[in-house]
Amino acid sequence: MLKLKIDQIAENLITIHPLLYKSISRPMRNQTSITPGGMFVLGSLKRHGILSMSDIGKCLSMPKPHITVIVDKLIEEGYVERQSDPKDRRIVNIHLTDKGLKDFEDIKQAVSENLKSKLVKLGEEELEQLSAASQKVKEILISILSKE
Amino acid sequence: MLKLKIDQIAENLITIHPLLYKSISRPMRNQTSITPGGMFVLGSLKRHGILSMSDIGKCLSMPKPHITVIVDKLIEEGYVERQSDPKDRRIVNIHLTDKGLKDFEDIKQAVSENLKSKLVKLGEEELEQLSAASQKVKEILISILSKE
DNA sequence: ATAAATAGTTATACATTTGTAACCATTACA
DNA sequence: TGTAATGGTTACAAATGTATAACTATTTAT
Repeated sequence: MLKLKIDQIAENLITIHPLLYKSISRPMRNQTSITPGGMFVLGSLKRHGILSMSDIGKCLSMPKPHITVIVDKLIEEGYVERQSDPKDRRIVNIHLTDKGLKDFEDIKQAVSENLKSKLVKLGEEELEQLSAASQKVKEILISILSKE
Repeated sequence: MLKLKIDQIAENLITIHPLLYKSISRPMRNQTSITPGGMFVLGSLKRHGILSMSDIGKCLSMPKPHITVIVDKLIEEGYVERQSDPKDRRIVNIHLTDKGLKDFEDIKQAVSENLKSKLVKLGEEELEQLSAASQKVKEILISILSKE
């Protein structure tokens, strides 16, 4: 029964969500100055390269006014830049700066320190399984959720 | 190299995090009256049965004063109950009520409607893979992150 | 018996997120 | 040309989450 399979997937993802909140969002507040919202926006830009303000909102299902606030802060810190679209001057395109790209990687390292300290306790077999499984979850979720 | 594998896992989880935020936390605000924090607490109680206030805080790495606020609201709605521990009267144990257990399941259904509408577009093969992969990620993350 | 430690609450200040409406500039269209 | 639609910002109110300190009650340990 496919419906049962779908229910099980939803159940699994709902269970995983707070575990990621705990191991990723929480350390973010202690070890970096970036907010979860800002981190999500940087991640969207890393994946898609250039996004309009509306596109970012769709990527994250966030209201546009909130995107403006987040992007303003990211610009202050030099992580991203605004660039008006020559073909449609209403559109504001956002892209990562070199600094933004580099710092994003650094922040990911810092944020995942705590998580990694727990992963090292796993056996080689489990690490292999978790690596493959997380890769698969990531790929499929991106394929169905990525943009709109 | 195990280190590379660990880095890859962290990278995957950091990528998955905003996708779950988008597909789970966001619909929660539109389709239910419960907050993400309240939902996380209910999930912890569902898994562990009974937890002290401090235990809940450890499960989610949340500060105790915030737990108090969340639990107060869950009690107002009749989802959980306080119960002082007879062996150590400082400790306040929290447990789900019947209503809490039932409503938790209902809320999960409501929250995952949107997600499921996207999952049905996947082929049987992919559903099978995602089911197995999400199950594996869930199990291993619970094993290393669950309590403290 | 007293002091230190623990569990939880209360209070407070602040940051982040959410939601809505109004507004401007630009584009699409009739 | 005039009107509607779109992309984005601004302004504002409210909810939620975060961080810290002070406080009470209880337990532990000396």
